[in-house]
Amino acid sequence: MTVSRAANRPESVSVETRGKIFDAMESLGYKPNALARSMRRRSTHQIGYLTADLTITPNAIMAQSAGQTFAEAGYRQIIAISNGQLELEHKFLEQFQSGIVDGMIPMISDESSQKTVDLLQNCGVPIVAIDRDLPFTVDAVLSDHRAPMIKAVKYLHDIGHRDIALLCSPQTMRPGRIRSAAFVEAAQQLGHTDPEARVFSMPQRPEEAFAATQFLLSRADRPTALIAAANQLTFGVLQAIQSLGMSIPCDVSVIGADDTIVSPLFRPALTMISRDLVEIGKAAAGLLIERLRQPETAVGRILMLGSDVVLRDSCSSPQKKK
Amino acid sequence: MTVSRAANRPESVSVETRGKIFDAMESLGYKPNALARSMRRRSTHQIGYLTADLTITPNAIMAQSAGQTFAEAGYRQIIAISNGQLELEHKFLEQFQSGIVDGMIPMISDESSQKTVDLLQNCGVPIVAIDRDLPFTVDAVLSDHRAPMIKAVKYLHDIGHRDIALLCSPQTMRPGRIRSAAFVEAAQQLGHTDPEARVFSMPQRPEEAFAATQFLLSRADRPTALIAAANQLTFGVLQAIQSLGMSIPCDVSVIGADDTIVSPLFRPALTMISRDLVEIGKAAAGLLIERLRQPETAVGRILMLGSDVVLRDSCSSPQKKK
DNA sequence: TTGTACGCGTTATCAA
DNA sequence: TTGATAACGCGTACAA
Repeated sequence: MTVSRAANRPESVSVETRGKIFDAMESLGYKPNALARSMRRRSTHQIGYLTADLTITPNAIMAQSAGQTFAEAGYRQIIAISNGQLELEHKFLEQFQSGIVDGMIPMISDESSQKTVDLLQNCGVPIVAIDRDLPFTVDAVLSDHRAPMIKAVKYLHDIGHRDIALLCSPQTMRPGRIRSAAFVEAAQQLGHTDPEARVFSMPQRPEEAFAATQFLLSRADRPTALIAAANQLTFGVLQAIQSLGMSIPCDVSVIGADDTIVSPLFRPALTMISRDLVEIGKAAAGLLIERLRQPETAVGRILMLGSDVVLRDSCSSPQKKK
Repeated sequence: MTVSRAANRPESVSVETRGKIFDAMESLGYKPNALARSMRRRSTHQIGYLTADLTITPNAIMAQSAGQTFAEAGYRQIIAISNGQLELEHKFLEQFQSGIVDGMIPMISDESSQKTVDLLQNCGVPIVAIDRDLPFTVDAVLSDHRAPMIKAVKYLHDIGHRDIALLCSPQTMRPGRIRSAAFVEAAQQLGHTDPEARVFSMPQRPEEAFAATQFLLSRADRPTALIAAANQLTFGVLQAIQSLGMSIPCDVSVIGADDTIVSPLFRPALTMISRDLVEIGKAAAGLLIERLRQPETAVGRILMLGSDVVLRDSCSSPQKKK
């Protein structure tokens, strides 16, 4: 009908007819069916966003920021939560392949899964990676995890620490890999003993960090400082230190990661590795929107965003052990 | 084609043909188009979830829990973030009306907006409200905010407080209304002076609570205890108290709301009004799924879930003022 | 057990 | 400027 024209290019319909059409749409409560429209246009204006866990505030910040950017550009965001489970992740990625999304931002939880990689590579829509290394050319927004980790280690070294432990997310994801490599590199350069043995990778859950910290701090040769290189690990470390009746920074210095509103509210206020999470989400969404508008752009654009260490009160010189 | 049959009711296709079809699907990488299927079936298996802000952890917990329940039942969740802006909210609700969702969970941010109410009432799909009162019959999952508020006020009264202030979310939403009413009721019954004058409603942002707390605690006749009846308000209260160089609970007692993993990590550990947010999300999704499966069920099912006060260390008897 | 025809609600194309 | 027709890819109904 002429209705379609009126809705999409009003200027191509006579004022008179247009008026009648709008009146009728109003009185009938007519809404164009988005499905039929998408089918015809071969575009749903939906974006798939896969993440492990939205209750991890930094993840929520990135997702929300991306979602806002998409909304402003006329796209809807579908958030799929994998809970870190590989099978769920595959299920969602397969769903995204059935034509319901125009693009994807997949924050996968295991870069080493061949099936995940295959699903992404053959998904048929543009994707933008956030902080993930994929074995094929993609657009990506990456955080510089190396510089702040080196800075953190140096800072602890400068105030006297020689025995620092790192708790970080799994080696199957970029942040864990880069952060642990940078940690080892920096500690070695500063002459610390066997830093590799002081790296502990674990899923990003407080319980994991709780157990690891209890174990580490119960030993006679316990480290004098802990770096918790993920948001939820930071909470687990704090829990464990409190459960042991130890205090920060007297008994142990702590540096956390992924600063949010609560970090400065802890006593002592937490020194954190911090990055602009809103900017990351926005940048990723921006890259994807650009590509959807100009599909010819060469794939492989990489945006590297900086991050830094915010000094507060959770680190001090190590005390002599009793 | 016979392909459709093979995909949907494999038993109605001969084993031989079925095999050929599956082989072909495999080798061609064929995926049924979800759009066409939805159009034909008149159901997208998508659910719209509207919320104000996912970076508020309690909101994220509810949304995630609902999303998981939906995923298990074969539904996809579309999360729309309104940022508390009425226009955005309307925009999203209108989008949801164009046939892209089979149902909705709209956590609207202003129950008094006639336009919002109209959009919900005429949206054409089942909805389930979470903690919102709507002026028409709907299925809803509600929290009991009255009992825990009364308990909190009594608790503070029992340890000696006679001047308690309440910071709560706006009166245009159920939690703010119920909590402030319960607060006034309890304080009056206990003989406190003019409790209405001690209720402060504000948008759920830390800055708002920060300003209000600074104002309240700078006065000579400052309250001896604060109840922050929303997650982000709690953080603002803590910021303000720290900025004033006061300490909890010596200078002022504090009760927060919507317990999350961080509450016990603060020093002192925070006494909180707490509810099972996972259960809320799950219950809401469950109600909606039930209705989608059995559309004939009478509308107006109400699930009232309890909540409680978790006592920790942020309250003590008020000190004599200097 | 398998194939054919049609319709879901749009929009693109072409003709009037 | 407007109307008619076909097509998007699937599922239903019916025929073969």
